[in-house]
Amino acid sequence: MTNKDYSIRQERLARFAKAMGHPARIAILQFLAKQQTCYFGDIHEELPIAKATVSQHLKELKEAGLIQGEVEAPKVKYCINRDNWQLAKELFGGFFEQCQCKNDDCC
Amino acid sequence: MTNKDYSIRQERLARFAKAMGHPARIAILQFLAKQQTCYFGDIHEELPIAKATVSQHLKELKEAGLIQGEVEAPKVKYCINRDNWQLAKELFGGFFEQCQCKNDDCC
DNA sequence: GCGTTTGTTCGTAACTTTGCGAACAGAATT
DNA sequence: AATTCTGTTCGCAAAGTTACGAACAAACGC
Repeated sequence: MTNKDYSIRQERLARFAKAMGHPARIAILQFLAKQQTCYFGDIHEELPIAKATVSQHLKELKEAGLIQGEVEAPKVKYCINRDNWQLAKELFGGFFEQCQCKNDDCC
Repeated sequence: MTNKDYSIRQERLARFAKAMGHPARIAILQFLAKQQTCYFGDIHEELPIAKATVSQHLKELKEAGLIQGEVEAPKVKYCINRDNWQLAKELFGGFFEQCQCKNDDCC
C-alpha cells in the first residue's frame, strides 16, 4: 500500500456517481432532463417522499453540480446544469469505454 | 405527492451509481477494466487504504454486480462482470442521452 | 395587514458508510 | 507440524445519509 491518492477525474466521476446513487435523485434528474416543468412543486408531485426530503435531494444534486436552482418568486425553478451534465456524460462515457474485456482471458 | 414508486431501471441505475460513488471503487474498476492483474494484492497495492477496507469495497462492487471474484488459492482473483458492465454502460448512456436541453429555454 | 402558497431549514431518529487494526481461516511452503 | 502468505470477517468509532414533521421565511392575493 503506497501513499498514492486518487486522480481529479476519479474524484469527479465518483462525486457525480454518488449524487446519482439514489432512485429519487435519478427520478429528479430524468424529470428535469425531459424538460417538463422545473418547479419544485412539480418535482415533489412526481415523488413518493416528503417535501423536506425532496429539498434535501435537490440540495445534494446542486452541490454535486448536476442541477441549478433559481428563485422565481414565490416558486423555485430547478434545471439541469448543462455544462456539468456534459462533463458527466463524457466522464461516464470514457469510463465505460475503457474496459478491455475481450473473451475469457480473465476470469 | 402520490404513492408512486421508482421504476426498475431507475433503481438499477441508482444501484450502479451508488457503487461507483467512491473514488476507491472507481479506481478499482478502472484498474480491473484495464485488465492488469486482477489479484486482490495488486488492487490493494494501487490504493491508499488498508486491506480490510479494500476487501469491503470489493464486496460492495460485487454485490452491485459490477465485478466478480474467484478463488485461485491462495489468492483471490477479481474481474469486471462483463454482462452487468454492458448493462450499466447502456443505462448510463441512455440516461445522459435523454437531456433535451437546447438553448436557454429553461433557466 | 392577514392568511395562503411555496419551499427551506431545524431537530431528531434510524440506519449506512468508511476506515482501521486485530483476529481469524485456508492453502502453500518449509 | 509450524510458519508464512493471502484475504475475509469482526468489532468498533466517527461521520454521513435518508426520512419525517414542525417551524420558519418570503412573497403573493385578498
